[in-house]
Amino acid sequence: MTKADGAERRERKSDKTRRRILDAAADLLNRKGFDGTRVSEIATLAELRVPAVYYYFDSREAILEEVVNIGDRLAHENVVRRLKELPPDASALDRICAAFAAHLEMVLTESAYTAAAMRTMGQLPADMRARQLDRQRASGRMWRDLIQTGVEAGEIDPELDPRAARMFLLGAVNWATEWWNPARGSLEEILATAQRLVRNALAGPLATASPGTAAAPPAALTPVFAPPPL
Amino acid sequence: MTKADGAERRERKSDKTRRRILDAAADLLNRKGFDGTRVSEIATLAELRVPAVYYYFDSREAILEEVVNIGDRLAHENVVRRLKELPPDASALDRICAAFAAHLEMVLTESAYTAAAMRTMGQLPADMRARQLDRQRASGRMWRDLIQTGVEAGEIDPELDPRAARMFLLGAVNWATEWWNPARGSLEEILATAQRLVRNALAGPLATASPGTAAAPPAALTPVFAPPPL
DNA sequence: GTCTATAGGTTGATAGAC
DNA sequence: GTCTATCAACCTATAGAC
Repeated sequence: MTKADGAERRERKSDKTRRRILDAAADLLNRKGFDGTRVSEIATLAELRVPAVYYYFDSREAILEEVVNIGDRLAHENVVRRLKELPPDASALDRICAAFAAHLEMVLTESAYTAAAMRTMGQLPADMRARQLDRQRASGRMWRDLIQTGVEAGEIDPELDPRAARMFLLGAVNWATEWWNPARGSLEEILATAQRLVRNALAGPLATASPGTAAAPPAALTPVFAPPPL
Repeated sequence: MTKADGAERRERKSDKTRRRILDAAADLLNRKGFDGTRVSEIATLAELRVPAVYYYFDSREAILEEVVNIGDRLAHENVVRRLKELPPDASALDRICAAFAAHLEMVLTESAYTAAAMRTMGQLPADMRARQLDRQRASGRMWRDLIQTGVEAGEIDPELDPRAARMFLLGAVNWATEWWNPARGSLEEILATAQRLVRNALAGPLATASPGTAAAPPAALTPVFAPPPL
């Protein structure tokens, strides 16, 4: 335990404040959109005055970009982790369903950051949007490969355009924040419906009608995982 | 031809200006979101100064609410019109696919108003949102009935929750404005993919594998229809 | 690290001339 | 109908005390 170690572990107080600011910004991004998110409101939610916010961040845009950046990263890491948890004999469609379910869970209940990143995409200023697209490259490749593997395994309706199908389904889950109400149905229920829908949509007429095999939801939906460090 | 008739037909000059304002607002709503849409920018796009805008509308919110209102109405009327054009022997799934395709076409190329209405839903102030939900009641009933008819006809995977399936698929098409690029694929192509995806998703294992029947895209996609009067 | 006070710009909206 | 001129309110951001 060197002195450096101790210092690294104990710069917690200011990190907590910084995190409160980001939490507030993520919440507001979801409710008000990019242009509607005001620094003064962030400060109020974080129980601070405006100048304290500027002690931690250079500008309003710097706060919002960090929220979006974290949200994208959390979404990607979570999908990767869930895919690793699958049994090695999982089919390509099993893996695709698990990935969409992981993403949906993130958007709906796990991370306001991810929900904010998805909902504000179209509103970001040009330079921020360019940097986001740059960072999302690995994520985009992952989704493309997931589908491509399914196509090559013959598990996916060959009449579908893979890119359009992928984007439509990602849109379906990203949009869910607009209408999902936990009071109307549990998270488990909506994840099950989403997986069934994704499996049907991609398999198409290739789906076997025998119940309990291809149509059964895959991969146990274990409750929640520890929130990864920001 | 009474004097009233003449007057009604010729109050065009101011109607055209009013329409330019609404067009500008719809465009900005899509690009900047609800809170990001500024009256000064609406005025510039409409080639006016700000006070001229206030000659036509009582407030900024009145402009934006009218855009959303028109967008919702156009989407609903267009789906209804397309459903009427279907042959009487169209299956429930045929009707559902045609409805989603009509909605998607509206969002992507026909109406910036509809795209704006869909994208800003979650950002509207509480009172505006309440009035919108009130106006959307007929539209919501239409979509619910379309799916319900398919369930009762045995054409839809009984393991799907009808409401969640409907909302996921509407989300998929509403989100398409975020990623669709006409340079990467024609409107006809994306409409075909969307219909294939919707049909697969809802039919599930019930889909027959015989090509050209249940899996074939339904209802000719006639190019474009005359823009309805605002 | 957090505050009070404030600078400088933009916004929604109106008054009143033409 | 459309404009110039203007207002109060609010915004992002900073200076400087503690």
